[in-house]
Amino acid sequence: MTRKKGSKKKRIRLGDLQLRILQVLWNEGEASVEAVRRGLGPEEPLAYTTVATMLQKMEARELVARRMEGRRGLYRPVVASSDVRSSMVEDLVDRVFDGNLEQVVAHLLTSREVSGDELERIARAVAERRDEDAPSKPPTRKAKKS
Amino acid sequence: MTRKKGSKKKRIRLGDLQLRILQVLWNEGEASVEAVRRGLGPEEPLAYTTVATMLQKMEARELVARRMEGRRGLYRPVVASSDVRSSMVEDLVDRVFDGNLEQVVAHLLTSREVSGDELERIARAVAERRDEDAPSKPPTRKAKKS
DNA sequence: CGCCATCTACTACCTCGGTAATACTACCGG
DNA sequence: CCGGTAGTATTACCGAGGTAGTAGATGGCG
Repeated sequence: MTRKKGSKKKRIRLGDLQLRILQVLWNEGEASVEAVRRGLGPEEPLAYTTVATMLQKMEARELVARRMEGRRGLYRPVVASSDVRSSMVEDLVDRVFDGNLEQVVAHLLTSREVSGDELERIARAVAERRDEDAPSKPPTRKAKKS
Repeated sequence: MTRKKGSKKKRIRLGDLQLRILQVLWNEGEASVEAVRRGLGPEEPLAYTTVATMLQKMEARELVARRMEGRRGLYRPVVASSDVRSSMVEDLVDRVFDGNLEQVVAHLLTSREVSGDELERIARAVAERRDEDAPSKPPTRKAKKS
């Protein structure tokens, strides 16, 4: 049912458990309820049914898909980790920083422990990105995505 | 004072409305329910009581404080915007990126429209931060915190 | 063959954010 | 003095995330 999924980029907002479940699924590729449950870690394991219920809800929301193998269901992620990440990052940037990218980065850098190493890599990433953009694009204000 | 990070700040997770209310309060300093309501913007204004209720809930959670002036209550933010921002950023970084700073930045840079201008400023911010830390710290690989 | 282990389905319930109606109260202008 | 207005308090309700119990189906094995 439903529409042609594809470029419909709607914001995904996930709770803790849903996120952790997706992480397991992104790692394993496909997993049974039990496997997901174990993948969630040994600390205070959730009830089997809790995981099962959550997976059902997530299937309904089309975050994961299920394939039956015999009487056992195997779940598979439908959303890509990068999409979820983008979604949640954008959400935060908009909600908390009113879309201001640099403020976010500034915050990241000042409010958290950052090793020199990390700083290096971050600097490099920024530089790379800049080199990518700079030659072809004059520094015009806020161009729509090309 | 920058390093004064030791305080036991618990993660603050706020919904949309709560965040918007706090933003108004951070701007105005102290505001009545009506003022907050207006500060929320003219688009589809919320019912007075909605804002009042939310403020009450937020007072209960000690996100804001109330001072009575006559029979009118004036609300004031108790949490600092920087704390909320840190909180929510850290939350995201941990939840979604497993604490990996550079991945966040990388994501920020690739998944969003970033003007060359912004890129510049970001680069500068990173550089500054690096200069701040560098003198005292050898560029040895620093295992990621935690 | 019959019973237990395993799975899925269904249902319930709690908390929180959000939204608001209703009810009560105090003040102010005529 | 009295009613409207502005303010607070109380209560309700919805949806989503999360947690789990119970019921029902089924497959394996002694």
